[in-house]
Amino acid sequence: MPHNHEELLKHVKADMPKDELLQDLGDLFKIFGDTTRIKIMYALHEDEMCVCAIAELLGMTQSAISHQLKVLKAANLVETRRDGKTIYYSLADEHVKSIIAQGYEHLTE
Amino acid sequence: MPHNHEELLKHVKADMPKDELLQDLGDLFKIFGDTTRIKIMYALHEDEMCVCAIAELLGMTQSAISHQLKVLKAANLVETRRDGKTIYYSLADEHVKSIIAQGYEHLTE
DNA sequence: TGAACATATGAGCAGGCGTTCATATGACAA
DNA sequence: TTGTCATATGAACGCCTGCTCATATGTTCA
Repeated sequence: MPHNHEELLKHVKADMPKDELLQDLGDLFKIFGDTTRIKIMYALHEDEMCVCAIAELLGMTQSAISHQLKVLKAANLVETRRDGKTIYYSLADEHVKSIIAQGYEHLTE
Repeated sequence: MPHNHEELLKHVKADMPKDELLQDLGDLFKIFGDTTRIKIMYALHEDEMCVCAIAELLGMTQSAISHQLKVLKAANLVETRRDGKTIYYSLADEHVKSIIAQGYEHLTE
């Protein structure tokens, strides 16, 4: 017979968060899973920046950057401030920094 | 004229990690960006588990789980131990836990 | 060795995602 | 209001990725 893990499964299952939360976690990290967005977040690490500055920094279209910023904002990872025609983006909280920092450590050890 | 950010860009550019590292960071988080893999890592949070136990826990094919474990292992996120026919998987380091924990906090605040 | 079990692997397909292109919205200045 | 600049949005296309199915590898026991 195939082997048995009833007890273990019962135990682990009890401690698993709900599917919805796990799905949300996956969706959150999916946002970190793109080089362009990582670069944007890294760029905002120290200072707020306007859209066209980010586009110039990354050598990409304003449109592409704007689309990505929308994704980041929808996930509450960045926030905005308007000054005249210009909209400045900055990181919304410290989790962004610490998540990236943890990833960085994992890679460089 | 379009507006100017020479100084800012020079400054930010100087502090940006190399493209290769940023790419690796993206690739790493891409691995966290899938519900199945998140579930696997969460399951291994407390205890090592064999492949078929994980498959049973998640209600998925042994094949699918095995493919995902290969991805996780290639990224040094999990490690293995053999005992007879069975191979037990466990988390490879603490970064996995802290990355997930940071994501969790971001979602639940 | 041969059978049974645990896990790994390869090919193929469907859905998701990031970019581009064209265009729209919104704000300021004249 | 009209023109210009900064940003946002929608549609479409190509690529990537995760699952499935079939099969292979590897281990134990009789």
